[in-house]
Amino acid sequence: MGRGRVQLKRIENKINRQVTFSKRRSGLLKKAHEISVLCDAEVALIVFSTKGKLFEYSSDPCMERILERYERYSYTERQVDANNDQASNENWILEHAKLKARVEVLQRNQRNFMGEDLDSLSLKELQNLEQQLDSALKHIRTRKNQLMYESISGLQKKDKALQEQNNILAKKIKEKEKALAQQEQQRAPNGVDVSSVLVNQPLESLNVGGGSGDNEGTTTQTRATPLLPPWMLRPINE
Amino acid sequence: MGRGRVQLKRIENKINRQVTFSKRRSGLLKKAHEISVLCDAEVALIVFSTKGKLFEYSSDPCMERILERYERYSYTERQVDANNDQASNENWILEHAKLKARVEVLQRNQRNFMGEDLDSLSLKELQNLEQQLDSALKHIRTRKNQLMYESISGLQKKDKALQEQNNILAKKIKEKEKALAQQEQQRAPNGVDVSSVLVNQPLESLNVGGGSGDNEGTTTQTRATPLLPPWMLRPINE
DNA sequence: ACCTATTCATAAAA
DNA sequence: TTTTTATGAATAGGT
Repeated sequence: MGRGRVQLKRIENKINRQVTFSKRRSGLLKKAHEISVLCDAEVALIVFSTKGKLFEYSSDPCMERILERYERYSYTERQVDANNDQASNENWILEHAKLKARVEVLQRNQRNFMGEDLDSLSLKELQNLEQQLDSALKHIRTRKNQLMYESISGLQKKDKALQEQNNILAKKIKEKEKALAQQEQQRAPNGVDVSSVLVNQPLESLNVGGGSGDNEGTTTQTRATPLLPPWMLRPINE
Repeated sequence: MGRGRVQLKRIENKINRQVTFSKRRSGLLKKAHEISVLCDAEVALIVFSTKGKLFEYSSDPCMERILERYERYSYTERQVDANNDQASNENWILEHAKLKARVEVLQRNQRNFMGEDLDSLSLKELQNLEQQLDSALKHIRTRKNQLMYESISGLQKKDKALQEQNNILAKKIKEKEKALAQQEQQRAPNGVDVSSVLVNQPLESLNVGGGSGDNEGTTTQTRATPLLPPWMLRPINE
């Protein structure tokens, strides 16, 4: 080619390399085009320069078509991958459908458990459902009563402790009153009577505060009296 | 090129075309390799012959790398597609997770409805559940009783119809007996008595056959007597 | 597949 | 970059 032979190695001179690239690139594209026309071949040529610029030739109006043909032709490996992907996808679709079906069954069950949509059930299914709910109710009431009993005995304990504390406090107050009375008898009388305030405060807090959480509805029934409320008298497993 | 110029058009002579293809193809591959080495470029060359045979050159050990670089470089369109795919995939994953969560909630509910796993419920939740089940049981029993009543009245109707039929048949048989007796009195006596067979058959089938499906347990109670069974005497909405 | 006359491609210089 | 020019490379057609 031209003046002097050329060794097949990277051209170190940057300018020369760039010039050669430009010339040879156009030559290559031209020859690619020629062979595609002369020999009725399908050609795809992609060239990236050192700097990353793209040059391409495609005998087809659409380069992708040729590249896809290439993929199809050369890499069975890729096809296998694609197949696996597809398979796992399909498995997923299947699992998704299963989940959906499961949700529907569960929803239907739930409605039945709530006494809805009963028209589609047969007599036998209704009987089973009734039995199931009956037994469930027993469990639930047992558990409820257990919780309530625990709550009550807790409250009773606290009640007792507070009453004792109350008594102690009352005693102390009486003693203080005595001491004060004695002092006042010794000196001049002093206008403020503290005793009523001190006695009333702890008595109030005994029934209002001190609850530990989930006691709605029960606190009103468990006053200071250490008696069981009327609903505790029913048999536990009614 | 060689002896005589060449027009840039498809070579019609098959042999010539094949030869030219072979020569130019190797030339093209060679030049592709040269430019990649001399100019430090990345080159991908794909050639399909007319017959569909593939020839390729890649400056990289892996052709796919260059093709991927090409896809990245040239087609943003594809990237958008890929992004969409990924997005829809992620949506799918999300929906899948939601479905799974829903299944778990429903399963937990179902267990609660069956009186299981009650330890995690608060007193208030237990009360709600109890109320729910109580009301559900009422609905279920109402529906069950309705079904049973329908079944019973249906059976009673059938019962009545069959008994009437029976009576009619019995009458007919009596008439036949009379006729036979008269004939036998006129001629010689004949040994076989058909009447008992004819009378017993329809009476048997009255209680055994004729049922229309879901009547287990009730058929035994609804014999031929048109009385209500004992469990019908309880209030409907117990 | 090889030969060879010719045309082409292109390195170096401008 | 493109053009010019001198030269080697590519190759059409024949063998």
